[in-house]
Amino acid sequence: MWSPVEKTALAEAEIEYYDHTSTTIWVRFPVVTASVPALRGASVVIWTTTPWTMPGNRAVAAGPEFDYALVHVDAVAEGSLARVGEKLLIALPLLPQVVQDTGIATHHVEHVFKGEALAGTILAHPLRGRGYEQDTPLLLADFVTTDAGTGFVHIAPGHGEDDFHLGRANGLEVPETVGDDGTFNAWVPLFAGAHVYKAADPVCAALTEAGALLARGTIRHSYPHSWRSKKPLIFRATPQWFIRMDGPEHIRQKALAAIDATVFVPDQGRNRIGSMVAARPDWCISRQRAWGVPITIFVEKRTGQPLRDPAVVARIVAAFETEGADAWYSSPASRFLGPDRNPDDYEQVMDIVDVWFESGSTHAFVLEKRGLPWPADLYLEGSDQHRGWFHSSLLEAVGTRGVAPFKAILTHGFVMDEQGRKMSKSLGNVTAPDEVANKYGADILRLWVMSSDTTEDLRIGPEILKQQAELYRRLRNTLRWLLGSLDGFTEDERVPVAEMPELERWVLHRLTELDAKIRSAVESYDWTGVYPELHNFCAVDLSAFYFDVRKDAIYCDRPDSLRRRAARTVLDHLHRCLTTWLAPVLCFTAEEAWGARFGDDSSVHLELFPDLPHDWRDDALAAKWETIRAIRRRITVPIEEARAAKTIGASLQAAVTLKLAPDEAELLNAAEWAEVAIVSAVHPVAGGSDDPAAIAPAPGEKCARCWRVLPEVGSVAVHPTLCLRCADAVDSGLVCRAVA
RNA sequence: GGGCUGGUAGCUCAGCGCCAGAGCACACGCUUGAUAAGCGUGAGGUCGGACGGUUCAAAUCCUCCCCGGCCCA
Repeated sequence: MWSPVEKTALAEAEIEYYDHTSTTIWVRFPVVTASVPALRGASVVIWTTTPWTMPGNRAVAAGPEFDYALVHVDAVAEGSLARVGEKLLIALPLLPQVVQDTGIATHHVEHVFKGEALAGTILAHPLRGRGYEQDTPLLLADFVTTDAGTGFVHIAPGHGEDDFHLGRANGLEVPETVGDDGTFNAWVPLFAGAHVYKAADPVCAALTEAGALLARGTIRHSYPHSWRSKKPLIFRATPQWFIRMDGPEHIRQKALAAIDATVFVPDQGRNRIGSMVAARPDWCISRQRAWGVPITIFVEKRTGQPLRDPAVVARIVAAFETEGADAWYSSPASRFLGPDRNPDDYEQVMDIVDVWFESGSTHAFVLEKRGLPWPADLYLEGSDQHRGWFHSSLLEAVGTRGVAPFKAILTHGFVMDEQGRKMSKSLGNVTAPDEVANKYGADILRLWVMSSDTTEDLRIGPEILKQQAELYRRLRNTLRWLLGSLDGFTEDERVPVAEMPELERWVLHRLTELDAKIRSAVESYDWTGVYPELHNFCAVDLSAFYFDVRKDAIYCDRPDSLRRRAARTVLDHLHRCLTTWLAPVLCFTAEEAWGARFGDDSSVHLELFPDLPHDWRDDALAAKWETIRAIRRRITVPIEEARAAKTIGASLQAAVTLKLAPDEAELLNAAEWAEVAIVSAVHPVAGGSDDPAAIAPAPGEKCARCWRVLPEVGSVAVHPTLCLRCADAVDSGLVCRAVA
């Protein structure tokens, strides 16, 4: 679309639609050569809302499937421009409306033809004899409709996209009837110098004089306007610069091969950009704007060919490097053409380059000039850039270097509201990032991203953010408990893996599984589900199981006990892994948790992900502990029933009779089952693998220190409220005691 | 209108031919030595719609429709 006011082409985004009143005309195109004899002496009737496009007419189009009526006019209303006795061709479905609009009082249909039967008919331009002598072929086109008009579309190849393509397909010329300012060019017969906005009257006058005008009216319809001047636009074909896709350079073919060689995250991107490249037309890289990067071409006036002279190019480059691209406008052409060429022989192109062309050139100066490897490892953007940056970068790199400028492309979706709808002020569903950061903190915002499937559209809103805040709390509390339980931990306390209890080795195994997931995500760029899994690990494996089980050892064992030291060694590994793994997302939280142990002079953001020893991995152990946790549920469920029956309260008040199938009997001993189930006693007995455990109140007294209910409590005389383990711990002198 | 793409519990997501899953939220209970915390148990879905097709078997494959998204027209 072209704005005669600003004298520039406009992009789709710069067009606004308003109601506009246009002059409509019905025009006769006399048949010169008929495809069927009955058409002799008849006229084809077209209807258009743009009378000013008549000088640019070069064809008339009909729909191949429609029925067209050859109408004999028998009588006309007063003032009608129709003539009694004339024969007109009009689409049958539209005939009643056309008859009414043109004031034909009575008529009869002599013949009905299929549109395809009309092909080959040659018409005369309505202004033949007045400078419009060319033939007007009647062509068939799928875009013709019978929604309005006459069923015949007047084709001006310079003033409509369908018109242009139909014209090209049929070898029609594309006359440039209208100039930049919206006036007819000097060569245009009858109308030279007239402005297209004021052309309706002269065009109608000329048509009337020629006897071609059948009727005239007005229509109010939605019409494109410039966003800046609010003035109506016109469709105008103008010469442009293109990069051809299928020339000897084989850009399309090479681009498709480059797409095959690229990694796409997600892989659907390959499909998307692939089908675009396969179907796209030649790339129009020129724009007519007052401001922008110039297309630095001189066209030789004599031949119409672009000048290809390395010396000229070198002068242009030298000028631009020191003065910038404005040198193109501020310097005389002779500066670039050099002493051997006459500036009068050349036309300097003043078009600017499409901004997408500029975006596509980034790889050329961002990578090599900074000593970075080419091609880039990754291009990352929203999915809209399949047609934007990815696309232009691909075509330019393929054109200049034969391959894509990237090894991989990662795309993410768009951020929607909680219903998956686009955010808009009018809907009031906008969530702004800075508001999230202010209310919840930037860590939450990042956590939300990592909890979402970024390959698709993301959703955000109050409820979703609230949930993220909950997830965050669990992560933060996990770190906080680790820090408290690791207080005073030193290297002397560390226990080698081989000496650790199975439970500790199981945790280390779990770390190797998570480590593998994270390293895989780093390699593949696919982080979907990684942080939810970390959260799951913290909530289910650590908080609800490992931490809960080991609180007894951490809080109550002698500090020099192997069990407690092993647990604290594992907590140390957990702290290092979790802080570094969380650091890219929970930047502030992870840094805080790191600094709490290693001082504020250090930073988790300077750490690498820990390298975990291969021998931590133990799949057999993992399987065994999966089984143990399943059996554990045979205890927790009946405990809940005992609670409901008021038999017990806390699980440590329970003594459990656990029925184990033969293959389950060797998994753990009685003390270990009690430890894992966090009860005071477990009595394993033979049974089936579906049998729930029996729950009874544990006999004995509650140890004041560890809360286990044991018969032995009170058996050490100096510690009447303690169990044996706690009495020993206190007597060891290694634990804190209240100051007397 | 076209290309690409999605629609599974309140929420975020897994499953992608063979008994509907996880975490969170929710309910109830326990705990009070992670406490603006912790533990346990439970309820919750006709997998967008089609008394549509293929199959011994479909959330999973095919067709049509509805709703949403990005890019074009």
